[in-house]
Amino acid sequence: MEILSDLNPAQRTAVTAPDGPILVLAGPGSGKTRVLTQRIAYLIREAGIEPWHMMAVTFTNKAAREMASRVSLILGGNPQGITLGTFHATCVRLLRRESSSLSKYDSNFLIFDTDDQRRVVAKAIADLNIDTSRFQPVRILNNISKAKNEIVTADRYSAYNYISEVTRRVYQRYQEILIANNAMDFDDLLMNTVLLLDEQPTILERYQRRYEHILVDEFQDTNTVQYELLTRLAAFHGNIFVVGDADQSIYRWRGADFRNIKRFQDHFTNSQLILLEQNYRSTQNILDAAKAVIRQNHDRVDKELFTDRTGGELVKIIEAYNESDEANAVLDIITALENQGISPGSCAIMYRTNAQSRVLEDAFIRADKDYRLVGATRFYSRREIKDLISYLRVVYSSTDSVSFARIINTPTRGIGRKTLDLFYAWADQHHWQPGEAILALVADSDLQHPFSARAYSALTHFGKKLSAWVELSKQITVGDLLDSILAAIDFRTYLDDGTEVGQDRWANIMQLRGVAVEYEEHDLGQFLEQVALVSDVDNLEDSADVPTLLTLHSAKGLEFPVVFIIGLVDGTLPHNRSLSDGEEIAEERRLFYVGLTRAKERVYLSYTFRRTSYGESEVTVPSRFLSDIPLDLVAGGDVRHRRQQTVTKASSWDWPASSSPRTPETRSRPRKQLPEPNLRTPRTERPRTPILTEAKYKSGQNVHHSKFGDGTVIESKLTGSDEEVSVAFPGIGVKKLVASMAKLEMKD
DNA sequence: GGATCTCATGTTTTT
DNA sequence: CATGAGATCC
Repeated sequence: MEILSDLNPAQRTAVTAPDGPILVLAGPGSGKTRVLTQRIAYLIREAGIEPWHMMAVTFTNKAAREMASRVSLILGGNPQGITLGTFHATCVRLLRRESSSLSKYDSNFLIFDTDDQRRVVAKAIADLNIDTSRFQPVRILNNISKAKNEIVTADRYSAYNYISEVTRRVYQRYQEILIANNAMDFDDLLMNTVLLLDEQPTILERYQRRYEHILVDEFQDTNTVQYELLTRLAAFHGNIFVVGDADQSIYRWRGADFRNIKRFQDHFTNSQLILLEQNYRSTQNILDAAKAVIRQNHDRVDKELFTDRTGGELVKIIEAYNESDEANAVLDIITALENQGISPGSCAIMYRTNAQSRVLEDAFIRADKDYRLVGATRFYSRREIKDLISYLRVVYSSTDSVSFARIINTPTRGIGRKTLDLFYAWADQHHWQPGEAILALVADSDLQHPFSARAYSALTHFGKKLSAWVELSKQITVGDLLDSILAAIDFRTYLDDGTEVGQDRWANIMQLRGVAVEYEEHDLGQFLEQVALVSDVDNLEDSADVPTLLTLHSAKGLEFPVVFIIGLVDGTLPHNRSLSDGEEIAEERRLFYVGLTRAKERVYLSYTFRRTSYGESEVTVPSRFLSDIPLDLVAGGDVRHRRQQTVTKASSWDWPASSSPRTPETRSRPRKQLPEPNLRTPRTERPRTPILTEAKYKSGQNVHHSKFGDGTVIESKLTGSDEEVSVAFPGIGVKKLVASMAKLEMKD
């Protein structure tokens, strides 16, 4: 049976597992996506299950797409009727189909994204006259989101202190606003689905009977609502097949709880456990390093990951003085690898925070090298994109007050604060949402209103346009509607102010237009739903052979022959914010683990002696995670000593050459009540590691390099325990080489 | 109503 | 340092 060929015994057991609850714990690179897709194919083809009776859920659109395409590849066609998609998309479909049973929404409800949510919270806070100076609105939003993840509705939310009392009130108002807008936020999509199933036993039963098999990817990332949704749906047939890895759980801060794995086992007492422990991705050395790191986390079930790719390159540790040296070192290595025939496109540079990409980008730009940056500002959250989408949303749904507020005076059209206040108050009197009000104003010229002639003219001018678009939207495609709006508001003139930024903005609009034009066959509502639920315009461009820059979070699920993880410094990885909490440090370690296990062939880990944070240079300590890796797997020095040393003799790393004398006026504001860093002197003074005090290479020295041939040293500078040698190779040029890595031979 | 200044803030981000 | 939100000024 070809579905089962090429599977190892454990994978085969999983794919062909009998009915009942199945828990597959899949280590990194163990072929979990493969198992999921083969399982679907197996169920359809061998077990004779109708695709219509199956549900497969993922967290990302990308994963869903990949699963769908792989299944159809095996089966030689798309399985018709299968429910396959993200949790959110699946819930939206269900909610729309059952919208007649939703008491507070109609089937055209909109989906509010994070940005919209912020605005709604701000509105709620304003409505309630709450003083925001005492806390950040986002914190309240966070609390609301957490509540929804726990299926706690506004009226069941109970307050136990000041902030939660504020949250309770804002939550209540927030929900009223959403309902008035006929909109759900991301969390609502999940929570309302579970609530609906709980309130409507017949609907629940219908879906329970329908889904004979439920399959779940990345189960460790489920939160409470998602878990509850799954257990409800699986209650009748009990065939729930979940795949996950607690060690790769890195979204705790978003409500994900890998304890759901344990919960699953406790709930489905008859569940079968299958371990996928063979890693097909990394070399033995890399895998061993990663295992040593993750083993430092407590309260976990150890998996015995193994690979038959014995040996391999050692994990290389790179020391750099500061971030730009670090970036240059990375670039140098990439160049060196390229000279060895390893393409730049096989390299990925990973970091903890997005801000770290900047220094890298600078280095790439200065070296005139291309790179690909993953993430950063998401396409659909760019201001101009959201503005334009807000136009579409108001056209589609005149109850959307959030979008209305966004566009009513963008581009400016003489409707200012005073006019707006009056307008909102007037709309409120009539129990209209602003969009409805402005349409009413132009629909009936005899309508009583309190506006001055000037305000009335400005309002109706816009209202007439809006009303025309609403009519148009029923007749023409989304693309044409978009063009019509762009022309009517002269968006290009507004955006493209001649600066580069302005041109980029307009280019983004054109990109959105391109997406819209492709949706010709769909209606506006479907288009808006896509835009809301699709994370980003497919970050394709896999073609370019250039290094990828990405955060450790966004690296999950990917793999690269060469992986750099930079900024391995306490405070960055693990991040400052996590240092006080063991659970959070454990998550940071998992993050590091995820990064390490992305690598197939080579891993480079780098740290700096100093870093600049918030404009101030400070001494740093090599990450505690570095010392988790056994020395025999590492090339590039014993970090343990360095950690000790840096802690005890932090100031000894001050480099007179680079650190400019601190003058009083460059001193930054005093640190807030941050606790003093816990830098206690170790009880036993460790012997100092020999620090290189003298350069091994001197200017004028003739050397030989395996790739570049013979050359002459121009200069050599010390970088702690290593030295960086600049060598001129005739006919090639000047190369900066790290002495311990370059394997230079002394000539003469 | 719009431009300009000041001050606080500073992780990660599947949908 | 760099960015964004709110206040203030024109």
